This record gives sequence, C-alpha cells and structure tokens, in this order.
Amino acid sequence: MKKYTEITIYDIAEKLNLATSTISRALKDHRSISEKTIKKVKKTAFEMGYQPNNLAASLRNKQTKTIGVLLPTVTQPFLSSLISGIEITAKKAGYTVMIMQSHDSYDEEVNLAQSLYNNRVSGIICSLAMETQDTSHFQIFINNNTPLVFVDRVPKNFNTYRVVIDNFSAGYKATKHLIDQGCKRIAHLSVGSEFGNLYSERKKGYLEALKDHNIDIDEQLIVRLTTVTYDEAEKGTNKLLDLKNPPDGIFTPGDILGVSALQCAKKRGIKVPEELAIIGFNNDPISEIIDPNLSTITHPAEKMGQAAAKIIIKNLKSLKKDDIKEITFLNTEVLVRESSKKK
Amino acid sequence: MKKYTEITIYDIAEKLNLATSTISRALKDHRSISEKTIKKVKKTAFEMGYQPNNLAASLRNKQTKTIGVLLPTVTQPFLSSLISGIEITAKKAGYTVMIMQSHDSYDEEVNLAQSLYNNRVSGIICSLAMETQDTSHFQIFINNNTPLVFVDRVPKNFNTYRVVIDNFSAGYKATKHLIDQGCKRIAHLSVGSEFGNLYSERKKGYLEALKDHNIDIDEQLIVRLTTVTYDEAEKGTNKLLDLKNPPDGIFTPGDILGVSALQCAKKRGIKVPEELAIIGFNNDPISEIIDPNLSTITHPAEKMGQAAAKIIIKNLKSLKKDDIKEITFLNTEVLVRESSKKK
DNA sequence: TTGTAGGCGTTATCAG
DNA sequence: CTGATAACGCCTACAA
Repeated sequence: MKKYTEITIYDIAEKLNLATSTISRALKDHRSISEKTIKKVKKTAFEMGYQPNNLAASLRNKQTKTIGVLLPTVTQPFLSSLISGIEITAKKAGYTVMIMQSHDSYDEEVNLAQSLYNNRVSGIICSLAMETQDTSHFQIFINNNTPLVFVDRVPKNFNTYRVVIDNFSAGYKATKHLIDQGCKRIAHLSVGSEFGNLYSERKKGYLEALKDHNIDIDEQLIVRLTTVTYDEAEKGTNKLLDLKNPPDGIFTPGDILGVSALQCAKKRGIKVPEELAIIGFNNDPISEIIDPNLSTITHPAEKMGQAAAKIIIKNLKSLKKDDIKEITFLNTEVLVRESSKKK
Repeated sequence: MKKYTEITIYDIAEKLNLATSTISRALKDHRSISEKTIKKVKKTAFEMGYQPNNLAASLRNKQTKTIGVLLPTVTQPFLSSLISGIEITAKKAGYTVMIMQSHDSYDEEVNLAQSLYNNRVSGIICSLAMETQDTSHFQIFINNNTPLVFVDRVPKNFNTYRVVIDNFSAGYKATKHLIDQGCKRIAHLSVGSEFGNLYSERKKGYLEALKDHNIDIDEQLIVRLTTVTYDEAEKGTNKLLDLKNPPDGIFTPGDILGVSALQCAKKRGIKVPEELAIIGFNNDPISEIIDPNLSTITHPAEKMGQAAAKIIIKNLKSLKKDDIKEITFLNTEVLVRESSKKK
C-alpha cells in the first residue's frame, strides 16, 4: 500500500523547474518575484493540492503566530466574551488562538502552560485557576521572552502585564447602589480568600462603602462560601434570611450567586426588591432572564480580551525582560434592573 | 544585546559529551539507555532550563498529537460539555486539544479548518456552523488521511464518522410526553431548515408523534423562527398565545427557546404547566434554574465528546480512505420537570 | 528576478 | 548501550 507523503514546495519546484526558494517566495507574494511566476506557482500549487506546513515554517521562523489562551473554563459567559475579544484582535493581526481549560485545577494549569510553551505559542493570555497559589510555572515564558498577560484573575506578586477591572471600586459601587436605594442592612456573600483575590477585593469595596456611609458592619451579614455555586449561595442566603434581623439588601460577587439568592428569597415569599434588594456581578445572560431581572455589575469582557491580545502583539517584537509591566484597568458599571430598584 | 537562543538537545549533548541522539532518547526514557545516563541527562537538561520543542518533534515525527476541535461556539452548555468529553479522552491518550470557534460563520469555518490542517492536527472533531451548506473544506482531511469526526451538527452526504443523537426520536419522545400529559394542541417552535438539519429532524419527530396519536396537525401551531434566540422565541410564543385557539403544550427544540416561551406565558398570566405545558431540549443549566423548572431532553454531551475523541485516536493508526464510516448514535432521555407535569 | 545552500530542533536508522 | 547522520518542510542570506 502506498504510504502517504506530503506535497511540498520541493515537489512544486520540481514540476515547474524552479528553485524551492522561488516557490516559497511566490506563495507569499514576495515582491521580487514576477507576476507571471507567482500566478503559475499558485496555480500548480493548487492543482497539486499543496498545503503549507505551519510546523516547518514556525520552526524555521521561530514563531508560531498563535496566541495561547489558558482559562479556568470556557463556559463562564464572562470568559467566553473575553475569548471573543482575543479572537477579534488576534485575527486582525493574523494570529491564531489556541484555547485550553484548566478547570480551575492547579495541576492542569501547570501541565497546560508547559504544553503551550512546548508548542511555542507566540504569547500567552491567562486567567488563573482558583486553586493556583503560585505562578512559577509561568516563569518559562518570562525567561524566554514570550509575552505573558494575565487577565481578570491575576497573580499579586509577579511582574507581568495584567488586564483587570477594579474589583474594589466595583464592589464599592454595587454596595453604594444598595445604600442609595435605602437599604440599611446589606449582606454579602463572600467567597473564600484566594490568590487572585478578586473576590476579596470586591468584599473590601463592600466594607468600605458601608464605612463611608456610616453603616456599622455586622459580621452576621457576611456569609462565607467555599465555592461559587448555586447551592452554596442558596444555603448562604437561607442563613441570612433566618437571622432575627435579616438583611434588606444583598450584594453577591457573582450573578449565579445573585440568581440563587433571588430564587431563594422568592421561595420564602420575600418580595424582591421591596423587602430584599439584590445586586450581582458580571452581567451574565441569566441575570436578564431571571424574574425579576437581576441588577448587576457589568464587565467590559470583550474589551479586556482585546486589550490583552493587543499587549501580546505589541510586545512580540520589543520585549525587555526587566521592564515594569503596566496594569490595564477597565471600567465597570452598575446596571440597575428590577431586583434592586426600590425607588 | 544578546539575542535569545533556545537551549537544545545539542547544547546538552555538548555539555555532557554525548551525542544528541543519546540525549533525545534519554529524555524519553528509551530502554536502550542506561539508568545512569538517563538521570544525568535529565538533571542537566533541567538545570540548563531545557524545554522540548514540539514543533521540531512534530515535524520530524509527522504527527502533532493534538486534536483540533472546530465548533460554532464554546459557550453553549452542550458544546462545552462536549469539549470536556473530548479533553478527558484526549488527555488519557496523551493528546492535546486545540479549540477554535466558527461563530456559526461559514467563512470562519473554512479558514479555521485550513488553519487546523496547516497546523497538522492529528485529527479533527467538528460541529458544523449554522451557515454551512457544503463541506468541501473538510476534503483536505480526507485526502490526507487525517481522521475527521463530525458531531451533533453533521453533514448529510459526506462519508465520515459521525457522532450524533437521534434527533427524530428525541423530538418524538418530547412530543409524546406532552401527549401523555393530556395535551391536545401541541405547538412547536421550528428552526429554519439547515444543512445539519438537526432541528428539522426534531420537527419530524414532533409531526410523527402527533400522527401516531391521531392528533391532527395544525399548521398554525408550528411557528418558524429564523434564529435560535430568546427574542425570536418570545415573538413566536406570543403569536401562538394570540391564537383564537391557543396551544396547551409547546415543544421547543432548545432550552433557551423553552425558557423564553415559559417566561412569555408567565408574563401573560398563563399558568405553566396547568394551562400550558412546555418541554425544551438540551438540559442547559438554565432549565433547572427557571421557575417552574423546564422539562427537557437530555443529551449525553460529554459522552459524545469522548466517543468522538476515541474514534480519532483509534483511527490514527489505521485509516483506509474508502472505508465506510459508521455513525455513532447516543441516547437521549426525557427529563420531566415542573413545566410539563400536569399529572 | 531566480538559484544555492544551510539551518531551525528533533528523531530514526544504521552502524559501532 | 551510544554515536553519526540524514531527514522532516520551510525560509533567507547570499550569490548569480
């Protein structure tokens, strides 16, 4: 049985009695090649079913023109918008995107980072796994001058580019919004402290807003969740609503949590927003579907992706190891919907 | 300024006074290399910060050990479960997964398929874009003996592996369930006929079920949507509920549509399921959150992914061009929840 | 405008 | 058990 062999520029060269270099150049519309030759080469290349081999080209060029994207998961609406943003910018610049999911596991993240590096991605955009406590597995990118950008869930002490929102001020805004609506006892579902610490920033914003408005902090109103899940949030909300002196507002640092709280309140016959105002975070599609609509904090997710990709592309040519890498902050906004509109 | 150069097995060889071939073998625990050498090589490789270059290895080996995954989008819960399935199986076999999104655009799909091929993926798993009407852009994979598996939204006349559910029987089951609940006038939101025609199969199942149960088909009860969106479904449902003789049941071939119908009914003060029973399709997370819970059809999405990946891996070694490629059917089930439970 | 030749980093074959 | 060498497919500096 005949074994399959690739058709290479060498085959084309042979057929046309030209040099491989000519073929290579013609295929890329090199200006030093005559129109006629270019046409001829492309035509026969097509006829012969030639397919360029990126591996060979990348090896030779020492660049793959692909951006690696390493995320906890691809299902979170926020992250998928982020990907869209990356894709848009990457495409414009002629880059391909390679997506991998860590599933919030540190071990997987380590492996995939390796794998991405071994495939010599031109740059990498990463949002850390929940579990990740140290980021030494990204050191290879730094050491080898591969642009690295962290997004959203970023490490604290690591000199790299970061594209984030100001979680503190977003948490502040969300809480202030509830205060403005007349809430006096505002609860918070907080999520276990973590390395990327975006939840803890949101919580700090919450605390600060209360303080600034002379509202005493009641520890009973802060329920700590271990995971960001619907069920955990339900338990937490029940705990809050079981209090002698229950809250009249809840700020949840995520929409799933907000939706859960909302449903929980409804089940108990508590009117939202009249008796309990709720605001979430992220503007997930579900926040719009739920009844009443969930107020939330909007992220410019797609823009974050674009910003991250732009940093990669910009730095491909000029990257100095010890430069100080700036942090890009993007805006958040309070999106007021029914679940918090008391007035 | 010193320009960066990779550390290669050649560098290690030089340092240790060994041949590159020995290094290469040692790094892969080749049995012909002594324990001692292996240890020594690995140790210095680590110390020197050596990182294997997959591009070179792949070029040489003529295989990349990566599976390309080309999907409309990564956000649909069904598709992300599918990806999980692929990842699980791929990982077990030592394969990497490269995900790309066509965003349901034919042009993007063509480009990305090319790109995947140019990167010489070992195999490709694809669910077609909505727009796609012809699949000649996948011919290169066939021609070059690269295993190709279509999943869920598959082409009709193309001899490749396919992993699907039986959309016809699923549509039948969903409709029969409504009939069993006592519905007499069952509506259907149908989605514009398309190449992959999974929606039309579901519709056929719907029609057949009605026929088998001696229920006359009322064309007024079949509303055609042009896109699978919340808003379109809302319009469609309103149209149905505006009828003189409105339906007492709706089968929507997707959960977003089902949720939309449900909300729409609620807004109009129609009781679900008492006055209107609803069943969706896919078992998206949202179907569980919505109140009342949405009955639906479950997909074994993750299993489909695993099945597809297994086919790829199995065929990597033995692929004959003209073999007839089997179709793998996976089971669906009716998941009865509140939105359709009349009895 | 086109050709020659060497090398990107790895691995497999063949030889020792 | 280890070494020398060619080859994977492509690109580019240099030469013509």
